[in-house]
Amino acid sequence: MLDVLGNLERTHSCGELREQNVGERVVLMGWVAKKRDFGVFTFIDLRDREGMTQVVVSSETVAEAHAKAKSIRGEFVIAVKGTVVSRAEGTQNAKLATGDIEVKVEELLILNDAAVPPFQLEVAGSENLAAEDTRLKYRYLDLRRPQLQHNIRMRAKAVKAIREYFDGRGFIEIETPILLKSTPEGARDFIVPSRIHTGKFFALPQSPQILKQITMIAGFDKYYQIARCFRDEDLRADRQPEFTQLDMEMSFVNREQVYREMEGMFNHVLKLIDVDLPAEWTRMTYAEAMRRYGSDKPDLRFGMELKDLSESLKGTDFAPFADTLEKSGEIKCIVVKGKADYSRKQLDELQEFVKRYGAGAMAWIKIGDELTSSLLKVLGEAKITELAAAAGAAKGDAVLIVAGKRSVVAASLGALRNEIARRENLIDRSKYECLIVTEFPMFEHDDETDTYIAAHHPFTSPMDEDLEMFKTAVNDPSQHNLLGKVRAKAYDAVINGYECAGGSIRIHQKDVQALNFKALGMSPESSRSQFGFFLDALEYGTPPHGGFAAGIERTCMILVGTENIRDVMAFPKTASAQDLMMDSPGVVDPSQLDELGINVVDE
RNA sequence: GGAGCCGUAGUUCAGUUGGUUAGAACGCCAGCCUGUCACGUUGGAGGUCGCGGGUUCGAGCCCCGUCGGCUCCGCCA
Repeated sequence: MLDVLGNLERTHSCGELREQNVGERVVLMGWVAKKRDFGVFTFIDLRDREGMTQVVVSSETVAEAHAKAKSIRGEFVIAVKGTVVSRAEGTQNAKLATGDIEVKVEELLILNDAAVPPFQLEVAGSENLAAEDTRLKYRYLDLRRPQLQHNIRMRAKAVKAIREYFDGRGFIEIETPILLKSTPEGARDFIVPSRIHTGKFFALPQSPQILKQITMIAGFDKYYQIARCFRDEDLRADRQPEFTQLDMEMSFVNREQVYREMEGMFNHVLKLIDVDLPAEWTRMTYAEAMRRYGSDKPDLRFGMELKDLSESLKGTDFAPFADTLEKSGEIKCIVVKGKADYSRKQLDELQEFVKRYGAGAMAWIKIGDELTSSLLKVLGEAKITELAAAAGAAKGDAVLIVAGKRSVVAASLGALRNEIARRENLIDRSKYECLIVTEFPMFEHDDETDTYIAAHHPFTSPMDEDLEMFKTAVNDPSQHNLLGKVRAKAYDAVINGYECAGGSIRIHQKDVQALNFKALGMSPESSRSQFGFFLDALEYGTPPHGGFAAGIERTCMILVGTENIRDVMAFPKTASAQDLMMDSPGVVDPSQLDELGINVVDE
């Protein structure tokens, strides 16, 4: 028989009692984390969100409570009334914040029993943790673990800090609709059928992009929102179909003014974990980031920059390299310090790794006691020595070389750089390295359709310096591929190799916007049918404006030091976009479909 | 859409060349135990080896398919 709570009130949490509370009569409530039964007395570790306290029930002093304690098990919900007592010398527990005291129980109430948990919440190491699918099915149990409690609370603090920051800077929080209209660009939309307008659909926002620009046109000057976003694309370790963004926009500003807000916001948030970021972050152009790191979001916590070997290999008759150079590709490398002892097997693994990014092969040079290289036979020892010198490698180092299309070389060596840093433990986990990557390209070439698509989104402003080139590229068909050279006023904030925020200065003049739609191959008619309301809005006095959006989850991942986005979301989905606890998505009642005029066709 | 790794007791794992009764630890159940905090101790219960098919005298192990989890590529303006 369970006890009733009645009028009993907690006096303290399970994490706060200390030596100075000794002698106080207290009431604690929580979950039984562990029970240790010694026959005549029983220890219980009582847990709540604030921590753990040991309570003792003795059969000699409180026979009734002790009898009840016999029947409890892990995750039972209990209340104890008792006195805080100091623990005898030698019986304190240094691992517990409350370990100098314990509560001597006078009365014990079993507020609820609990089934035996499907997995153990308290395990020695993370490697003994139950498989993630089991924990996702019983998410409410997994969330009881102190680590996840901490993560979710850190997320709440981060969101609060963000609101503090923007509120303090005069920004106005404005909510935008979740039900809006599908637009064809970008990610796949999640769509929602309309009952009232049978056959028509709303779309969930991929981001509030257009609406936040309209808040600028509407004269709010500084807008922000903690906005839920939805993208029906495949998941990754750092990507979920629904996620949360800090979305902000401001009027009458240049790029530097937006950078200041990005810096200011992240600097404020990182204080939560006592990290002081520089007031002004490093700026690096996209071109430089790609050249030096092979990535538009380089992790600057370690070096190992990419080195170009193309110059040294000019005129080589080794066919793969000669072909690459002829097709204006690149031959680049990274130097791995002290890894001349890489085994053949390890090098093969690394080659397999870069092949995932489209590299045809990975050549290597090892400067051990002897100079060895996969290229020794084809290039000769003199050339290999020259290459090693050009790469800046010293005795004891390994040089890993990839040749091919520029984009492939960057992707594969950029990824290899991160992979080696991870494998060789080159990353100082106490470091936080941030930068702003600037001047992203305006367009990306789509090889499949041989067209240019917006690299950021179709409302991004080109760089003033590139405006003439942009006009030429759009208006002169023979100059069309100049589009690939046009730079945008687009930027990303990068912390520790994670893209934490991105944004741009927007186009505020309708003729430039029209030019951009034309560049993207959209006729005036199709742009009007998709964005007509927005083009109308641009007609009525749009201020220059720009902003950014920051990933809340990615920011929280940095705050709690995890590489798994599910660790910072209360109710995440699996890699196949299912919720194992609710078992969603699920089928709906046929009557619901009838009402919406929807037929489900079997595959 | 593609690739890799994984799937054995409630949980984490082991399981030899394919061999007869599938093990360990934790958890669970029943005892014992006056200072534990990974308590100790005695005993016990607990298995559709993800699922389906195949090869074989015989399959946890080999083969094919399939489902699920994780990670990556494509995708994510």
